[in-house]
Amino acid sequence: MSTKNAANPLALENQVCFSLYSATNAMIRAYRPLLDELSLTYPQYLVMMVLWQEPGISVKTLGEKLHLDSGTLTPLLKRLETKELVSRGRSELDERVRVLHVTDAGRQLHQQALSIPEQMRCKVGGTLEELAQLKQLCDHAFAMLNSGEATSCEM
Amino acid sequence: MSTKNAANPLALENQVCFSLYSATNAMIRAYRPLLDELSLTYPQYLVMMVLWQEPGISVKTLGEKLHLDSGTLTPLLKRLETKELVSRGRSELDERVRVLHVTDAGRQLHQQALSIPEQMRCKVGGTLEELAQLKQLCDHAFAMLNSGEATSCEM
DNA sequence: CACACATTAATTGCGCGCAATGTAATACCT
DNA sequence: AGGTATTACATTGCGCGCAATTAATGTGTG
Repeated sequence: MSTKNAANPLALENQVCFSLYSATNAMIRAYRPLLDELSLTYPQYLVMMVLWQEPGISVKTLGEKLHLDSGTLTPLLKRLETKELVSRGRSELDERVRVLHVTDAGRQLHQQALSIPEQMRCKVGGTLEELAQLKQLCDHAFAMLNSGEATSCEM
Repeated sequence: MSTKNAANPLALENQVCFSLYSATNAMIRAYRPLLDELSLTYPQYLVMMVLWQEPGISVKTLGEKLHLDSGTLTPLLKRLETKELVSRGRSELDERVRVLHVTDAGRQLHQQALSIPEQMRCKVGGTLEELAQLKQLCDHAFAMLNSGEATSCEM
Protein backbone atom coordinates (compact mmCIF):
# COMPACT_ATOMS: atom_id res chain seq x y z
CA MET A 1 0.00 0.00 0.00
CA SER A 2 0.86 3.68 -0.31
CA THR A 3 2.70 3.46 -3.60
CA LYS A 4 2.70 5.91 -6.46
CA ASN A 5 -0.82 4.72 -7.41
CA ALA A 6 -2.48 6.33 -4.42
CA ALA A 7 -5.07 8.22 -6.46
CA ASN A 8 -4.70 6.77 -9.96
CA PRO A 9 -8.26 5.99 -11.03
CA LEU A 10 -6.95 3.51 -13.62
CA ALA A 11 -4.92 1.50 -11.11
CA LEU A 12 -6.11 -2.02 -10.47
CA GLU A 13 -6.00 -1.68 -6.70
CA ASN A 14 -8.47 1.21 -6.80
CA GLN A 15 -11.10 -0.65 -8.81
CA VAL A 16 -14.19 -1.69 -6.90
CA CYS A 17 -15.37 -3.54 -9.99
CA PHE A 18 -12.23 -5.62 -10.20
CA SER A 19 -12.72 -6.69 -6.59
CA LEU A 20 -16.30 -7.63 -7.37
CA TYR A 21 -15.21 -9.51 -10.48
CA SER A 22 -12.42 -11.40 -8.68
CA ALA A 23 -14.61 -12.25 -5.72
CA THR A 24 -17.27 -13.67 -8.03
CA ASN A 25 -14.74 -15.78 -9.93
CA ALA A 26 -13.32 -17.05 -6.63
CA MET A 27 -16.79 -17.78 -5.36
CA ILE A 28 -17.68 -19.85 -8.41
CA ARG A 29 -14.36 -21.71 -8.09
CA ALA A 30 -15.16 -22.43 -4.44
CA TYR A 31 -18.59 -23.81 -5.34
CA ARG A 32 -17.10 -26.14 -7.94
CA PRO A 33 -15.93 -29.02 -5.74
CA LEU A 34 -19.22 -28.96 -3.84
CA LEU A 35 -21.34 -28.86 -7.00
CA ASP A 36 -19.24 -31.49 -8.74
CA GLU A 37 -20.83 -33.97 -6.35
CA LEU A 38 -24.19 -33.09 -7.85
CA SER A 39 -22.66 -32.80 -11.33
CA LEU A 40 -23.95 -29.22 -11.55
CA THR A 41 -22.29 -25.97 -12.54
CA TYR A 42 -23.02 -22.85 -10.53
CA PRO A 43 -25.51 -21.42 -13.06
CA GLN A 44 -27.20 -24.82 -13.26
CA TYR A 45 -27.39 -24.83 -9.46
CA LEU A 46 -29.12 -21.44 -9.57
CA VAL A 47 -31.65 -22.77 -12.07
CA MET A 48 -32.32 -25.81 -9.89
CA MET A 49 -32.84 -23.54 -6.87
CA VAL A 50 -35.54 -21.65 -8.72
CA LEU A 51 -37.19 -24.81 -10.03
CA TRP A 52 -37.18 -26.43 -6.60
CA GLN A 53 -39.08 -23.40 -5.36
CA GLU A 54 -41.33 -22.75 -8.34
CA PRO A 55 -42.03 -25.75 -10.53
CA GLY A 56 -43.94 -25.08 -13.73
CA ILE A 57 -42.19 -21.77 -14.35
CA SER A 58 -41.49 -20.48 -17.87
CA VAL A 59 -38.10 -19.70 -19.40
CA LYS A 60 -39.02 -16.04 -19.41
CA THR A 61 -39.87 -15.93 -15.70
CA LEU A 62 -36.81 -17.99 -14.87
CA GLY A 63 -34.72 -15.52 -16.83
CA GLU A 64 -36.23 -12.58 -14.97
CA LYS A 65 -35.41 -14.17 -11.63
CA LEU A 66 -31.82 -15.00 -12.59
CA HIS A 67 -31.26 -11.94 -14.81
CA LEU A 68 -30.29 -14.22 -17.69
CA ASP A 69 -31.69 -14.49 -21.20
CA SER A 70 -32.74 -17.39 -23.42
CA GLY A 71 -29.36 -17.40 -25.15
CA THR A 72 -27.89 -18.53 -21.85
CA LEU A 73 -30.81 -20.52 -20.48
CA THR A 74 -31.94 -22.58 -23.47
CA PRO A 75 -28.69 -24.57 -23.87
CA LEU A 76 -28.28 -24.78 -20.09
CA LEU A 77 -31.79 -26.21 -19.71
CA LYS A 78 -31.13 -28.68 -22.51
CA ARG A 79 -28.10 -29.92 -20.60
CA LEU A 80 -30.19 -30.30 -17.44
CA GLU A 81 -32.76 -32.16 -19.53
CA THR A 82 -30.05 -34.46 -20.89
CA LYS A 83 -29.05 -35.22 -17.30
CA GLU A 84 -32.74 -35.95 -16.69
CA LEU A 85 -32.94 -33.43 -13.88
CA VAL A 86 -35.44 -31.14 -15.62
CA SER A 87 -38.31 -31.56 -18.07
CA ARG A 88 -39.02 -28.93 -20.73
CA GLY A 89 -42.71 -29.15 -21.57
CA ARG A 90 -44.95 -26.79 -23.48
CA SER A 91 -47.81 -24.74 -22.06
CA GLU A 92 -51.18 -25.87 -23.37
CA LEU A 93 -52.58 -22.37 -23.27
CA ASP A 94 -49.66 -20.85 -25.18
CA GLU A 95 -47.54 -23.10 -27.33
CA ARG A 96 -44.68 -20.61 -27.24
CA VAL A 97 -43.87 -20.97 -23.57
CA ARG A 98 -41.85 -23.76 -22.07
CA VAL A 99 -43.09 -25.18 -18.78
CA LEU A 100 -40.13 -26.25 -16.67
CA HIS A 101 -40.30 -28.96 -14.05
CA VAL A 102 -37.78 -30.88 -11.97
CA THR A 103 -37.84 -34.63 -12.42
CA ASP A 104 -37.75 -37.08 -9.52
CA ALA A 105 -33.98 -37.24 -9.85
CA GLY A 106 -33.89 -33.44 -9.80
CA ARG A 107 -35.99 -33.41 -6.66
CA GLN A 108 -33.58 -35.82 -5.00
CA LEU A 109 -30.70 -33.47 -5.70
CA HIS A 110 -32.40 -30.96 -3.41
CA GLN A 111 -31.64 -33.20 -0.45
CA GLN A 112 -27.99 -33.42 -1.37
CA ALA A 113 -27.87 -29.66 -1.87
CA LEU A 114 -29.15 -28.81 1.59
CA SER A 115 -25.68 -28.74 3.14
CA ILE A 116 -24.11 -26.55 0.48
CA PRO A 117 -25.08 -23.10 1.80
CA GLU A 118 -23.54 -23.83 5.19
CA GLN A 119 -20.36 -25.23 3.60
CA MET A 120 -20.01 -22.12 1.47
CA ARG A 121 -20.68 -19.84 4.42
CA CYS A 122 -17.68 -21.42 6.12
CA LYS A 123 -15.50 -21.04 3.07
CA VAL A 124 -16.16 -17.33 2.68
CA GLY A 125 -15.92 -16.65 6.38
CA GLY A 126 -16.98 -13.38 7.89
CA THR A 127 -19.79 -12.68 10.30
CA LEU A 128 -23.43 -12.88 9.34
CA GLU A 129 -23.56 -9.09 9.55
CA GLU A 130 -20.71 -8.74 7.07
CA LEU A 131 -22.34 -11.17 4.66
CA ALA A 132 -25.68 -9.39 4.97
CA GLN A 133 -23.94 -6.12 4.30
CA LEU A 134 -22.08 -7.50 1.28
CA LYS A 135 -25.37 -8.80 -0.10
CA GLN A 136 -27.12 -5.50 0.47
CA LEU A 137 -24.34 -3.50 -1.21
CA CYS A 138 -24.35 -5.88 -4.19
CA ASP A 139 -28.13 -5.70 -4.50
CA HIS A 140 -27.99 -1.94 -4.36
CA ALA A 141 -25.27 -1.74 -6.99
CA PHE A 142 -27.18 -4.16 -9.19
CA ALA A 143 -30.37 -2.11 -8.92
CA MET A 144 -28.52 1.08 -9.85
CA LEU A 145 -26.73 -0.51 -12.78
CA ASN A 146 -29.95 -1.99 -14.13
CA SER A 147 -31.85 1.28 -14.32
CA GLY A 148 -29.74 3.83 -16.10
CA GLU A 149 -30.14 6.48 -13.44
CA ALA A 150 -26.91 8.29 -12.76
CA THR A 151 -26.12 9.85 -9.43
CA SER A 152 -24.50 13.16 -10.05
CA CYS A 153 -22.97 13.11 -13.53
CA GLU A 154 -24.37 14.02 -16.92
CA MET A 155 -26.80 16.29 -15.12
CA MET B 1 -40.34 -9.86 1.52
CA SER B 2 -41.42 -12.04 4.46
CA THR B 3 -42.71 -14.94 2.40
CA LYS B 4 -42.48 -18.62 3.18
CA ASN B 5 -38.77 -18.50 2.26
CA ALA B 6 -37.77 -16.53 5.31
CA ALA B 7 -35.10 -19.00 6.42
CA ASN B 8 -34.78 -21.35 3.46
CA PRO B 9 -31.03 -21.56 2.85
CA LEU B 10 -31.66 -22.72 -0.71
CA ALA B 11 -33.87 -19.76 -1.63
CA LEU B 12 -32.45 -17.40 -4.20
CA GLU B 13 -33.20 -14.29 -2.16
CA ASN B 14 -31.04 -15.56 0.70
CA GLN B 15 -27.95 -16.17 -1.43
CA VAL B 16 -25.11 -13.71 -0.95
CA CYS B 17 -23.29 -15.39 -3.81
CA PHE B 18 -26.14 -14.87 -6.22
CA SER B 19 -26.13 -11.16 -5.40
CA LEU B 20 -22.40 -11.06 -6.00
CA TYR B 21 -22.78 -12.95 -9.27
CA SER B 22 -25.64 -10.74 -10.51
CA ALA B 23 -23.87 -7.54 -9.53
CA THR B 24 -20.75 -8.62 -11.42
CA ASN B 25 -22.74 -9.48 -14.54
CA ALA B 26 -24.55 -6.15 -14.34
CA MET B 27 -21.27 -4.35 -13.83
CA ILE B 28 -19.72 -5.93 -16.91
CA ARG B 29 -22.85 -5.06 -18.90
CA ALA B 30 -22.60 -1.47 -17.71
CA TYR B 31 -18.96 -1.27 -18.79
CA ARG B 32 -19.77 -2.54 -22.26
CA PRO B 33 -21.04 0.66 -23.93
CA LEU B 34 -18.10 2.59 -22.48
CA LEU B 35 -15.53 0.00 -23.52
CA ASP B 36 -17.07 -0.46 -26.95
CA GLU B 37 -15.66 2.98 -27.75
CA LEU B 38 -12.20 1.55 -27.14
CA SER B 39 -13.19 -1.77 -28.74
CA LEU B 40 -12.20 -3.55 -25.54
CA THR B 41 -13.96 -6.14 -23.43
CA TYR B 42 -13.85 -5.83 -19.65
CA PRO B 43 -11.14 -8.49 -19.19
CA GLN B 44 -9.13 -6.85 -21.98
CA TYR B 45 -9.57 -3.52 -20.19
CA LEU B 46 -8.17 -5.08 -17.02
CA VAL B 47 -5.15 -6.36 -18.95
CA MET B 48 -4.57 -2.94 -20.47
CA MET B 49 -4.74 -1.33 -17.02
CA VAL B 50 -1.97 -3.61 -15.80
CA LEU B 51 0.15 -3.06 -18.89
CA TRP B 52 -0.25 0.71 -18.72
CA GLN B 53 1.13 0.52 -15.19
CA GLU B 54 3.75 -2.17 -15.66
CA PRO B 55 5.07 -2.56 -19.19
CA GLY B 56 7.41 -5.46 -19.79
CA ILE B 57 5.49 -7.76 -17.47
CA SER B 58 5.25 -11.53 -18.09
CA VAL B 59 2.09 -13.58 -18.65
CA LYS B 60 2.67 -15.26 -15.31
CA THR B 61 2.89 -12.00 -13.36
CA LEU B 62 -0.07 -10.60 -15.26
CA GLY B 63 -2.02 -13.70 -14.34
CA GLU B 64 -1.11 -13.34 -10.69
CA LYS B 65 -2.32 -9.76 -10.64
CA LEU B 66 -5.61 -10.55 -12.39
CA HIS B 67 -6.08 -14.00 -10.84
CA LEU B 68 -6.36 -15.52 -14.32
CA ASP B 69 -4.39 -18.32 -15.98
CA SER B 70 -2.73 -18.75 -19.35
CA GLY B 71 -5.76 -20.57 -20.70
CA THR B 72 -7.63 -17.30 -20.38
CA LEU B 73 -4.80 -14.87 -21.01
CA THR B 74 -3.04 -16.37 -24.02
CA PRO B 75 -5.99 -16.07 -26.44
CA LEU B 76 -6.98 -12.71 -24.94
CA LEU B 77 -3.46 -11.35 -25.45
CA LYS B 78 -3.43 -12.67 -29.00
CA ARG B 79 -6.61 -10.70 -29.68
CA LEU B 80 -5.03 -7.57 -28.21
CA GLU B 81 -1.99 -8.23 -30.41
CA THR B 82 -4.23 -8.58 -33.47
CA LYS B 83 -5.73 -5.18 -32.62
CA GLU B 84 -2.14 -3.93 -32.41
CA LEU B 85 -2.62 -2.69 -28.86
CA VAL B 86 -0.10 -5.06 -27.29
CA SER B 87 3.14 -6.73 -28.34
CA ARG B 88 4.02 -10.22 -27.16
CA GLY B 89 7.80 -10.49 -27.17
CA ARG B 90 10.11 -13.06 -25.64
CA SER B 91 12.50 -12.53 -22.78
CA GLU B 92 16.12 -12.79 -23.85
CA LEU B 93 17.19 -14.26 -20.53
CA ASP B 94 14.50 -16.93 -20.53
CA GLU B 95 12.99 -17.93 -23.83
CA ARG B 96 9.92 -19.34 -22.07
CA VAL B 97 8.56 -16.06 -20.79
CA ARG B 98 6.57 -13.60 -22.83
CA VAL B 99 7.39 -9.93 -22.36
CA LEU B 100 4.24 -7.87 -22.78
CA HIS B 101 4.24 -4.25 -23.90
CA VAL B 102 1.60 -1.77 -25.00
CA THR B 103 2.07 -0.36 -28.49
CA ASP B 104 1.74 3.34 -29.29
CA ALA B 105 -1.90 2.75 -30.17
CA GLY B 106 -2.35 0.97 -26.86
CA ARG B 107 -0.79 3.90 -25.04
CA GLN B 108 -3.19 6.28 -26.75
CA LEU B 109 -6.12 4.25 -25.46
CA HIS B 110 -5.03 5.21 -21.96
CA GLN B 111 -6.04 8.80 -22.64
CA GLN B 112 -9.48 7.73 -23.84
CA ALA B 113 -9.88 5.48 -20.81
CA LEU B 114 -9.23 8.22 -18.27
CA SER B 115 -12.90 9.19 -18.02
CA ILE B 116 -14.21 5.66 -17.60
CA PRO B 117 -13.77 5.24 -13.82
CA GLU B 118 -15.77 8.40 -13.12
CA GLN B 119 -18.51 7.39 -15.58
CA MET B 120 -18.81 4.00 -13.91
CA ARG B 121 -18.85 5.55 -10.45
CA CYS B 122 -21.91 7.49 -11.52
CA LYS B 123 -23.60 4.43 -12.95
CA VAL B 124 -23.23 2.37 -9.79
CA GLY B 125 -24.10 5.27 -7.54
CA GLY B 126 -23.61 5.06 -3.80
CA THR B 127 -21.31 7.11 -1.63
CA LEU B 128 -17.56 6.72 -1.68
CA GLU B 129 -17.83 5.10 1.74
CA GLU B 130 -20.27 2.50 0.44
CA LEU B 131 -18.04 1.73 -2.53
CA ALA B 132 -14.99 1.46 -0.32
CA GLN B 133 -16.90 -0.87 1.97
CA LEU B 134 -18.10 -3.01 -0.93
CA LYS B 135 -14.54 -3.28 -2.20
CA GLN B 136 -13.22 -4.21 1.22
CA LEU B 137 -15.86 -6.89 1.74
CA CYS B 138 -15.16 -8.35 -1.72
CA ASP B 139 -11.41 -8.35 -1.12
CA HIS B 140 -11.92 -10.06 2.21
CA ALA B 141 -14.20 -12.70 0.73
CA PHE B 142 -11.74 -13.26 -2.10
CA ALA B 143 -8.84 -13.71 0.31
CA MET B 144 -10.81 -16.23 2.36
CA LEU B 145 -11.95 -18.20 -0.67
CA ASN B 146 -8.44 -18.36 -2.06
CA SER B 147 -6.85 -19.91 0.99
CA GLY B 148 -8.84 -22.90 2.07
CA GLU B 149 -9.13 -21.80 5.68
CA ALA B 150 -12.61 -22.37 7.05
CA THR B 151 -14.05 -20.28 9.84
CA SER B 152 -15.84 -22.62 12.16
CA CYS B 153 -16.72 -25.78 10.23
CA GLU B 154 -14.82 -28.98 9.63
CA MET B 155 -12.78 -28.16 12.70
C1' DC C 1 -61.01 -12.25 -41.64
C1' DA C 2 -56.45 -10.18 -42.89
C1' DC C 3 -52.53 -8.05 -41.60
C1' DA C 4 -49.37 -5.55 -38.61
C1' DC C 5 -47.40 -6.06 -34.26
C1' DA C 6 -45.86 -8.21 -30.01
C1' DT C 7 -44.18 -12.03 -27.36
C1' DT C 8 -41.59 -16.39 -26.28
C1' DA C 9 -37.87 -19.30 -27.36
C1' DA C 10 -34.30 -20.91 -30.13
C1' DT C 11 -30.17 -20.12 -32.75
C1' DT C 12 -25.61 -18.18 -34.00
C1' DG C 13 -21.36 -16.24 -33.00
C1' DC C 14 -17.81 -14.57 -29.96
C1' DG C 15 -15.11 -13.95 -25.79
C1' DC C 16 -14.19 -15.35 -21.63
C1' DG C 17 -12.84 -18.74 -17.22
C1' DC C 18 -10.88 -22.74 -16.18
C1' DA C 19 -9.60 -27.76 -15.90
C1' DA C 20 -6.61 -30.78 -18.16
C1' DT C 21 -2.99 -31.72 -21.10
C1' DG C 22 0.98 -30.77 -24.02
C1' DT C 23 5.52 -28.66 -25.17
C1' DA C 24 9.62 -26.37 -24.89
C1' DA C 25 13.06 -24.12 -22.08
C1' DT C 26 15.34 -23.92 -17.76
C1' DA C 27 16.88 -25.46 -13.12
C1' DC C 28 18.40 -28.94 -10.17
C1' DC C 29 20.98 -32.90 -8.66
C1' DT C 30 24.51 -36.27 -8.21
C1' DA D 1 27.54 -33.99 -18.24
C1' DG D 2 23.13 -36.56 -18.04
C1' DG D 3 18.87 -37.30 -16.46
C1' DT D 4 14.90 -35.57 -13.82
C1' DA D 5 11.93 -32.07 -12.17
C1' DT D 6 10.14 -27.65 -12.61
C1' DT D 7 8.55 -23.65 -14.92
C1' DA D 8 6.17 -20.73 -18.52
C1' DC D 9 3.23 -20.74 -21.78
C1' DA D 10 0.09 -22.84 -25.35
C1' DT D 11 -3.73 -25.81 -26.61
C1' DT D 12 -8.14 -28.18 -26.22
C1' DG D 13 -12.63 -28.65 -24.70
C1' DC D 14 -16.72 -27.20 -22.35
C1' DG D 15 -20.07 -24.13 -20.28
C1' DC D 16 -21.49 -19.93 -19.68
C1' DG D 17 -23.19 -14.58 -20.80
C1' DC D 18 -24.89 -11.87 -24.09
C1' DA D 19 -25.75 -9.32 -28.50
C1' DA D 20 -28.14 -10.11 -32.63
C1' DT D 21 -31.09 -12.61 -35.45
C1' DT D 22 -34.71 -15.88 -36.55
C1' DA D 23 -38.97 -18.74 -35.98
C1' DA D 24 -43.21 -19.66 -34.23
C1' DT D 25 -47.18 -18.43 -31.82
C1' DG D 26 -50.39 -15.15 -30.08
C1' DT D 27 -52.88 -10.50 -29.96
C1' DG D 28 -55.08 -6.54 -31.62
C1' DT D 29 -57.11 -3.55 -35.09
C1' DG D 30 -59.54 -2.12 -38.98
